[in-house]
Amino acid sequence: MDSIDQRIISCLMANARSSYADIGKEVGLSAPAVKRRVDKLLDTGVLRGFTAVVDPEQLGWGTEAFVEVHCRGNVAPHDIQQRLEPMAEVMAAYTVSGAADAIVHLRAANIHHLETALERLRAVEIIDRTVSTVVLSRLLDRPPVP
Amino acid sequence: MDSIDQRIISCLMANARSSYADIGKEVGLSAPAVKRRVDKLLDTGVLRGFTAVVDPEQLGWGTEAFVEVHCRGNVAPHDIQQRLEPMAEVMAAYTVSGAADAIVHLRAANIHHLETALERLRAVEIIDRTVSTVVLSRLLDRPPVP
DNA sequence: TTTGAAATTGTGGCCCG
DNA sequence: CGGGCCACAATTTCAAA
Repeated sequence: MDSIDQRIISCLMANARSSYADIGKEVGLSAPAVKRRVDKLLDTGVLRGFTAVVDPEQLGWGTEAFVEVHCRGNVAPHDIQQRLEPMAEVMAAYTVSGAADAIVHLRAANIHHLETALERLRAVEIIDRTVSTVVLSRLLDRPPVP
Repeated sequence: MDSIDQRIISCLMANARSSYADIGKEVGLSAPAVKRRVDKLLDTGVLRGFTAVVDPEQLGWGTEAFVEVHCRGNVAPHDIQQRLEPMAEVMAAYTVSGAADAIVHLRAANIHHLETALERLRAVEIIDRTVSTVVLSRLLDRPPVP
């Protein structure tokens, strides 16, 4: 994991479908050498995979919200995870410091869809109450790591 | 933009480096047909591009926080965006409903780095005060759209 | 959309520093 | 061990049908 690996990762984050030869030109290595490094990065888990970046609006998933989740009593993180896993609207979830037990990032097709998702979220037994904040506009959205 | 396009997008989100032939096998099309559809999806902006999914921990960006930003007086979203843009630690930012003007998703190398990033954030003129919530663990992190 | 041919790319083997 | 070079298989990417 040296600076060449970092530059390879940068290239792949900019365009995950670029050829090994092109990446090699950028970082000063041959195509096979780049492939071997990428394989190793995938193997060690530094690179988890490659994905397409889509425009949620155009796919009809334009409504987002952040939801503070407050649980009843003490709940293990893994417990919360298992309850959230089956909900397609849950994009991400985190345990956090502060009053809330978790923050859930929801995405839905519209406000109505968001409402039903929130209802289902609140119906989860271990969840006591929720405080939701609807996203009005997306100011910035960067790829995971520079 | 039909159901085949959606399935192509799903395939690419699962693995952005899979070959057009493989995608074609999944959705029942030939490789060139898939390529033409992907090109069109890129052209119309439904697909924005392809990127690598990295493990932030292993790259040394393991500390995250959500920050509620409260501004002085009335501020245009575009104004906030321009102030946040130069900060590398800002992963995403949204204008939201509720008391806060915006929610900023920060990512830093460690707590100390996060602190300095927060200081810089609070130093922005238009920002009155911030309420930050540090992420303890990541329960779930799904690719953008199912 | 499919086909087929030419150019490009992926991938494993092999040797070298 | 990691990189370059080579060769063959696979894939991309055109053309035309």
